[in-house]
Amino acid sequence: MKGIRQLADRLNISIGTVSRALNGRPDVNEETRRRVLEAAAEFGYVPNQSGRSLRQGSTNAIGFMIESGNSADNGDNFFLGVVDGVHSVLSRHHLDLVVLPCSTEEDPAQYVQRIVARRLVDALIISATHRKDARIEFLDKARIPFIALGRSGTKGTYPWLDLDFEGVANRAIDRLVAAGHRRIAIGVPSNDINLGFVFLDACKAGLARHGIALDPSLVIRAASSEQGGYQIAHELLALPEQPTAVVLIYEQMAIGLYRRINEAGLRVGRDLAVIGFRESPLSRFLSPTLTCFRMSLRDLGIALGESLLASMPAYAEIYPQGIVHKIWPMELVEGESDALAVAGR
Amino acid sequence: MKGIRQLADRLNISIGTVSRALNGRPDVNEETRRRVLEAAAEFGYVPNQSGRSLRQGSTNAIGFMIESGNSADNGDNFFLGVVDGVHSVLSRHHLDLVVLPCSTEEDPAQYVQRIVARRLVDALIISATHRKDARIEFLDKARIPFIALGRSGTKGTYPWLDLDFEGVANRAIDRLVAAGHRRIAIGVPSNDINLGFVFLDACKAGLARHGIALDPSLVIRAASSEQGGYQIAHELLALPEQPTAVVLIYEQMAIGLYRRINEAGLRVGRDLAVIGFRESPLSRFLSPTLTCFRMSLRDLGIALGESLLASMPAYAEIYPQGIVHKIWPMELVEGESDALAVAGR
DNA sequence: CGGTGTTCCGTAAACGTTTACGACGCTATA
DNA sequence: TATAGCGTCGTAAACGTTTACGGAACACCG
Repeated sequence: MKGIRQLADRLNISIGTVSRALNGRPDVNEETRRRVLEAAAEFGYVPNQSGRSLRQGSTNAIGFMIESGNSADNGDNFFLGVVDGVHSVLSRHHLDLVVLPCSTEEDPAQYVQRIVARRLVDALIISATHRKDARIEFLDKARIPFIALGRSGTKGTYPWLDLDFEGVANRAIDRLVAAGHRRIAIGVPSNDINLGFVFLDACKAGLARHGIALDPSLVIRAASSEQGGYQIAHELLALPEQPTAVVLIYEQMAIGLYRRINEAGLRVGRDLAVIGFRESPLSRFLSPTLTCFRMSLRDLGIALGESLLASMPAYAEIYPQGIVHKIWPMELVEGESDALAVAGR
Repeated sequence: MKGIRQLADRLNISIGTVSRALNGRPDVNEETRRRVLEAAAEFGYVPNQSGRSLRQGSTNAIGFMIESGNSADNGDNFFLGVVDGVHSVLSRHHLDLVVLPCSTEEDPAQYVQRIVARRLVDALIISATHRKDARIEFLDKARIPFIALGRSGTKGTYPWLDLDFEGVANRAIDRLVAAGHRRIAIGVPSNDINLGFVFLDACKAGLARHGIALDPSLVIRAASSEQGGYQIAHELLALPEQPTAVVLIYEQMAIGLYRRINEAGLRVGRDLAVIGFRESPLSRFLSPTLTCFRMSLRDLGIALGESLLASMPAYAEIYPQGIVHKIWPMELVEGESDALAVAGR
């Protein structure tokens, strides 16, 4: 209907010139360019993306693959916050952001392959990286620019951004040890999301610095949900020698854990110290309020977007950092759930 | 690299036959089709979406436009839940879902125009409809299939899905009136999102059924955030004749409202009855727990996706409902924030 | 055996862009 | 004046599909 052809006819010039004018090519008279831009605005012409993509082999779109399905129901707004930041970076460069939800039923690696083969996007952001992540192997081999939100055990030269699990683990452990705790349990996810292993290792290292060896029976694997937290508390209570403190990787776990502790007639912060990982809107409404760690999701998204662009040859001169491996810092939010009163025991 | 050309050469047949075989056309020998499908799978061939879109003028993608930026920071997981449901419907029909975040700085109508002109998607889901929504006018006129999540004052024959504001308002008002309340305040958004007006009208009608006229000074407009809730409480406390109950359109408002009420030395549920709108993970952790209304975000998303497809000619035989206007029911969740004890006053 | 229909496949023209290439007119220089 | 260079523009070929059209091969029927 409204193609470059019609616009060119209307101006009595060739489509080549129109295209050059619109794309800011130097070999076009400035007066002509002005006329073209004016007519395009008035005519409401916007280049058809399919034609454009077909010709130049790139789509001007970046994909952000998120796992939908499991996280939505427990109030996890993590992705939406990050998406916002990424979007703000990309829009500066006239890039579209398309969020690609991958349902839990579908194999993430196959999904990525399909997306790439169809040339839906020029580059990808993947999240929820696994210990061994087939998506990374594929993208690395196919030479598709991408960045991982979350480290992975899969080796390669790809860029990634990850949360400061080491920093969080160290501060959490230091805090608990300083309060006199020795038997500290760790609640990690039961699937093979990589962050669980990273965090567990970091906690181990944190304990080791204080000369404490982590008792394997104190590592509880559970679903990253309220139910998972309930289960963690349940298993801990059943232990012959109970811990005095627990560190949880997902804040949603805290809800169920609190509930189970209450059911046992005990109280978090008095009978069991709890430290959560990421702050959520809930943290300060739990009773007692949850000690956890804070970050700006939007800023994380911005860093993520910029780091991805930095790894793309086409943006090398704007973001000259190249391949980036970045650890995102988090800030302690003191709550009452690990009150020092516990130390006395 | 891996085009239909290469696949055809490899099989020693023409690209036309390959295309027909892959697209399930009847005029191809079944044995040939089998060979093609097999070779495509082995070769890893997937049709290039740009070429395909260009040729047939449609992209096999549905856009879901969400407003990012403001809602992300207060734990609103509304969109992610809905996206999940929509995605599950679309993937059944081999349609891609692309989430298009529109930053608050950008004009939503212009954003929609750009997306449509570039032919990025075949159809659109728009949300956060305004009283007078330029996007709807544009899409209706341009004859782009779309569905609105939320009614709008803008007339037209477009399909929409909306929450049951009338049902919620009636039940909330009935409950409060039954408990003896007469001065009932309403907290609505200060922008021109249409749901604010719909909800306010519904509350007015609900009150009218009990012979109560809504005092205009009891309608407080504020931001849909914790700060907005704080402001609502602040303004209510400053009123010469204070209300005994308040109904809030956004659950995030409850947080700030609780805070301001506490600061005044009063207590929600005793000195002021509060009913929220949509249940959030927070609702049951507020103290007192918030009375509000529940729904399944995923099911809402499924209905949304199916209703959109029903309005698209290409899917008329699968979803024969046609243009749908649907009200999504919500279920009361009793909390303590509107405890009947308030009635005594 | 001619005619008609069916089944299957190849050919080539689109779809809307971008861009390499060459052409044209003009100016400056030798 | 001839020539080179520069600025500007038109021409046409791609990009990877889908699909209308026609043709070949074959079967069937009168």
